Amino acid sequence: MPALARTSAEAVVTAALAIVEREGADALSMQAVASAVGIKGPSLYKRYADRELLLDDVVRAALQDLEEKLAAARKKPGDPLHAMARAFRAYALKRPRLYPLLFAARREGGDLQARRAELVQPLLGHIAGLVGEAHALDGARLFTAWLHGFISMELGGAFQMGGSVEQAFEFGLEHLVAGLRR
Amino acid sequence: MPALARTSAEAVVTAALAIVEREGADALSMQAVASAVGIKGPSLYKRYADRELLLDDVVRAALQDLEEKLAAARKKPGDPLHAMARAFRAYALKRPRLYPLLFAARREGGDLQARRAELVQPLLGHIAGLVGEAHALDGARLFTAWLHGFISMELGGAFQMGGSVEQAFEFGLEHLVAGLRR
DNA sequence: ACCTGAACACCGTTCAAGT
DNA sequence: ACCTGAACACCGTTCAAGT
Repeated sequence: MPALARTSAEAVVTAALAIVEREGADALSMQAVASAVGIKGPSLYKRYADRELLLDDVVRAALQDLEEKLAAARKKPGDPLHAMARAFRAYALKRPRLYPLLFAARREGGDLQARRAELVQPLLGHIAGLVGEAHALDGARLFTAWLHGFISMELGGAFQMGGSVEQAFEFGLEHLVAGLRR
Repeated sequence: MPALARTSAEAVVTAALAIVEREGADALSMQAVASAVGIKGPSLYKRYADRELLLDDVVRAALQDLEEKLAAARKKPGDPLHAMARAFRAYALKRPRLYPLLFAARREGGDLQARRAELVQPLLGHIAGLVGEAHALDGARLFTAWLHGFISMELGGAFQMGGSVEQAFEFGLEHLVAGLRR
């Protein structure tokens, strides 16, 4: 006797993503997600063995979304590295509760780590073009560390000493791109 | 009728810090901290209005510790900026569960934000000496964003594409110091 | 196959009561 | 002044029972 699925895998992830974006990861209880899609908490365990796996799916969906934003930015006229960095930051600033999860250390084992790497792949190509193949990986790590660090600190409220944060971002971006090109 | 304090403020923070270092912030329950100092969970509410305030004290203690490490590194022979960056990373790598809390966004209001700023202050002085007063703040934000970002990504397991992470750190450090000096 | 209610262990937090 | 036991609301998770 097959039973009606009262909700879909997609609806669950969408609801979970919305909760994290609006209220942060702490608010992501199994109850909250379940009731957002019209079922009860325990029913979610038919789809996810535990809460962490549901959170993994939220991160996966967010990475997918971000990847598309980066791909679009890359195609615009102008330097793609600048465009991608700005798109990356814009994505994070619009989702301040979600972004910190994307690169946080959590339980591992799965494809998440690989997906994160794929996200950075296009950046790496452009950086190799600037700094040369020999230092492409070092250069990419310099660039992505700065980008992720800047955004993390900005979201964490670490830039409190005055001055324009916008200008500091552009300063760093110019400095790094110019410095890697030689 | 004054009563014996069965534990001290210092013992509580020390126990809490140890739990976070060993098992991570998730394991920091009021019960766990209380029983580590020989009292019961509810008694902790005489000292902290809630768990977040206890966690604030853990972060405060860690920042103090890190600040001392940075001050020591600064006095060593050789370039102080290199020494401080390496000491910063070494501190984080020894306490992978603790470090992510130090600059994470949490409930605000208190002196924590100011303490974080103080931590970066000595870096700022040296960077002003390299890049000039006009761009000291931008330069400091470039440098600290890279440093924090690199460590966060390293702890998060983001550097999975092979190559030496050690070498990538030194590459970034050389690149930034050399780039800021001109 | 999917969903539910009931149950368990564990939290953070409050509070009246003890010393 | 500090500590405790009991209680409350809330969680993640399991499981037998329903359709």
